[in-house]
Amino acid sequence: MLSKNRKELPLIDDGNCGDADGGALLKKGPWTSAEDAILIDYVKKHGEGNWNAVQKHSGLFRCGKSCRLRWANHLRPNLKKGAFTREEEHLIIELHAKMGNKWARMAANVKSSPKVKKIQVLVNLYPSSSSIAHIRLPGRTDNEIKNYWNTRIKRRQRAGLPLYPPEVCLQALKESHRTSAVSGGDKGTHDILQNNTYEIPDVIFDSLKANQNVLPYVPELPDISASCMMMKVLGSSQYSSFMPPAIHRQKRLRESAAFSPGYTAAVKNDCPLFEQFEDNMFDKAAQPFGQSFPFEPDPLTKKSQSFSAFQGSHALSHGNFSASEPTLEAVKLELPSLQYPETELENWGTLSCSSSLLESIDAFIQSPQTTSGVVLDSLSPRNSGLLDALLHEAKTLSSAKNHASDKSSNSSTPCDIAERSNFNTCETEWENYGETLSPMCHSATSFFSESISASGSSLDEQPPAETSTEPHTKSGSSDHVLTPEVEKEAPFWSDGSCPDTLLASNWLEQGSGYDKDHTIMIDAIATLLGDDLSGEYRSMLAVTTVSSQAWEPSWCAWNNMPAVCQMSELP
DNA sequence: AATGACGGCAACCGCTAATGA
DNA sequence: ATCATTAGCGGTTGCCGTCAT
Repeated sequence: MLSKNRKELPLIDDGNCGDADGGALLKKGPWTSAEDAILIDYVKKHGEGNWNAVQKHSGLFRCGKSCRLRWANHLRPNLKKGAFTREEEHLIIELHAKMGNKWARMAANVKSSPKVKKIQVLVNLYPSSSSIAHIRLPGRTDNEIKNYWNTRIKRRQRAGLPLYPPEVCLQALKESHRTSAVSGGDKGTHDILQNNTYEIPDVIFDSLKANQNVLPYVPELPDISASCMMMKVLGSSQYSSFMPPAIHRQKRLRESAAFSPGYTAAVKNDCPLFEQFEDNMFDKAAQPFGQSFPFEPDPLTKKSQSFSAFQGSHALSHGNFSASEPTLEAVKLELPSLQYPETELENWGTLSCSSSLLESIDAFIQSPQTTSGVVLDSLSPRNSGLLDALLHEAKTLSSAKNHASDKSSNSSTPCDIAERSNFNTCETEWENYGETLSPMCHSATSFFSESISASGSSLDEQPPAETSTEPHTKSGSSDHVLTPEVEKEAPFWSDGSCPDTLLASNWLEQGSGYDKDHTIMIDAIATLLGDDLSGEYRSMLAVTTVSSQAWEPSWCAWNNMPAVCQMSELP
């Protein structure tokens, strides 16, 4: 009855939609074909924009917002209708891992500011960046993508699956770790997210990587937000809940299998553990998460150990996000549509991270310090959660490498506390740095160790890290000059053990053509921009080419860059 | 066959950034 | 520099069809 009435008597706008006609009642609700025809006719005559004028000129009793939305989502040409293809599904997942809930950017329908268009011109002129065009999901609307994603979240949540597939998790974390070595600690992830600054470095250096293949290491600021987002979502009690409410196992299985079968198959092929993960999931789902998941791995079998590490990302999420409130708040901000119950937050700390560890982390965050002669002032994380702390940790490790600082002997640090915590996982050379470098090092160390183990087994067929304090693979790999090939084939976190500054340094010293091209690009920027951007970009780009040590400030400067760079919008 | 749950989708809402006067 | 207007984004809501019970 209600729907019939609604159809026959469409809702009338109460004025929220503009009331452009000074009190005229505007229609709400579903559009009719007649209204569509009117709108199409109007756009044909007057073009897009000035949507509030539609009502005046066409007699359509719809507010401007409604018209714009109808046109953008349904009537405009080149819209791609129908179900998402497998490729598009992949792309959405990847893009969301990188961008978060930036639906419009995924759909590539954002407009550019004048400044950004200058950059676009530059990009157009700079041949090596010709592939900058990041066509995201052409023909798809932000609404479509958003709906798809939200549906996917619900589905995966119900299925008890992690929001992001393992490979995406690992990739994002890997890139996040890379990023951590080049992004300043005083530039928090929130800034990055809020400034929408990921586009420029992303597209520019992706293109450089793709075209010239001269970048053994390509810093990608967006991946801060990537991992941040991923961890946030995974870390939220809602999305990482492995206790789906009152849903039959059979249905969960059906749904998990139904979700993008091709994708699931692909993931299984690439990451066999994913299958095991799924298999085990529902057998374990009946147990309380904090106790049964992560599952107790059999330390003697590579498979299960790697699986343990594989879920390390999840354990990380659970354990870490109980560490500080700011992060929790950030989670709220970034959550797509679904909120987690506030009351569950207090339980996070019990999931996989001991309170002592959390306290040590919080204490560290609140009182950054210098250790081993490594000045951490510029690296000190803001009190914005464990991600910053992890970034800080990674930076510290990098600095430690460069400074070859002396290790202090078995001082009692929060690492000791952490050592007694639940993070009693395999130890690697990370710990050797961590012992003296950061009070929270051990948590990060443990996490990285788990990640190493994860990649080693699941992705790169590397033997799992030994449960010993004996230094191994890290020092070896870090001493090598990492060519792109070497880095690519290296175990997951081995590149992390080799500080990015070293990578950059090696790469510059090898005389790659990048510095030369970079200079050209700087000149082009200065010529083209000719305004306040010029100096800013010049300085940050220039400093990037001069010294590997300057990666951090230079890349932090990207935070001030405009948001979008899309060749698709170029004339 | 009836009912309820769920998924998918379209549309709306509130807020903010961009733009122009 | 300030203010008003417009455009756009992300989150939310509600309708409707489908499916399971």
